[in-house]
Amino acid sequence: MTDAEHEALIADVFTVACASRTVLEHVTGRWGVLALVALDDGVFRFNALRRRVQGVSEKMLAQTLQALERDGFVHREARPTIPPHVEYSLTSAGREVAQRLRGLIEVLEAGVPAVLAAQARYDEAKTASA
Amino acid sequence: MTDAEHEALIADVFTVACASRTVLEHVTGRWGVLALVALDDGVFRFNALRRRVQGVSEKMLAQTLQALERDGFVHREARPTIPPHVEYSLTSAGREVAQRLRGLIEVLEAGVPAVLAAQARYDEAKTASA
DNA sequence: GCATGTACTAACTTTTAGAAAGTACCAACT
DNA sequence: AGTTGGTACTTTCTAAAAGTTAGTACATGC
Repeated sequence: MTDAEHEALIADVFTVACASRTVLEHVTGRWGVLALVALDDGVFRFNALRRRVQGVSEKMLAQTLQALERDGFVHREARPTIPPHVEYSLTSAGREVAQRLRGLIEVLEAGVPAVLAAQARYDEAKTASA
Repeated sequence: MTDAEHEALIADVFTVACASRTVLEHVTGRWGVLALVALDDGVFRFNALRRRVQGVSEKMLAQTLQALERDGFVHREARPTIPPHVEYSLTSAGREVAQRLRGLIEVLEAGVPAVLAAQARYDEAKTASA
């Protein structure tokens, strides 16, 4: 085992070269969160998922799904038909993570009015002092 | 109320222009997560936080903290002394979010060995087929 | 036969993140 | 007296990431 490999096993997100940080970035990345939470609702095909996660480009969705599949959170099942038919779903690890993300999002969505109010206060204080 | 403002109040992260998505990006952004979880351990000064969150640049930490302060998750207390003395801490809203993030990170850190194994399997399957 | 849908990939452009240096001031050391 | 170091940032510039657009290789419906 090399030093780098050994370092990677000490799971501490605050450490620069830790593997957990890479995983965290895949999971909490802009599209990672949305893809995982969307897939928590069931099995989706590529374009159905793209319609669900509004605003994601084809490139980014493909990239995000590939990273999550490689990390073992997403299962990709392709039928070699023409036109291609690919189904994406969550693995058990993916479901565990997705449920935590869903909880986070619920808290955040409930807090949106408070955030909007906080932003208004902050901006007003800024413009008043400037 | 404009249409855009009304849209922003319908809290649904899957919608493009939703305010909750902006908040989600601040909270789950690369440095947002780490800053919030670090601050969940107590009060930190700017450079202490920077040492804690390894790899963050001064610019990004300042930017991240400003966004989180504006959203009402972080409290900034500055004493107008020279040299400047600024203390960052979490608000109650920030603590709620930070605790959920901490839970997520614990799951992710525990899953690191499984992720590494999944990545190895994925890469092997790829190189075998290529 | 031409548009549409499938699941992508590749090239190109724009946006964002990161690295490095600057700011303004003081305290201690040389 | 001048250099070094520390505070909390901001500014500038470059490198990396994200987004946009077009292309692939078919098949089905109009």
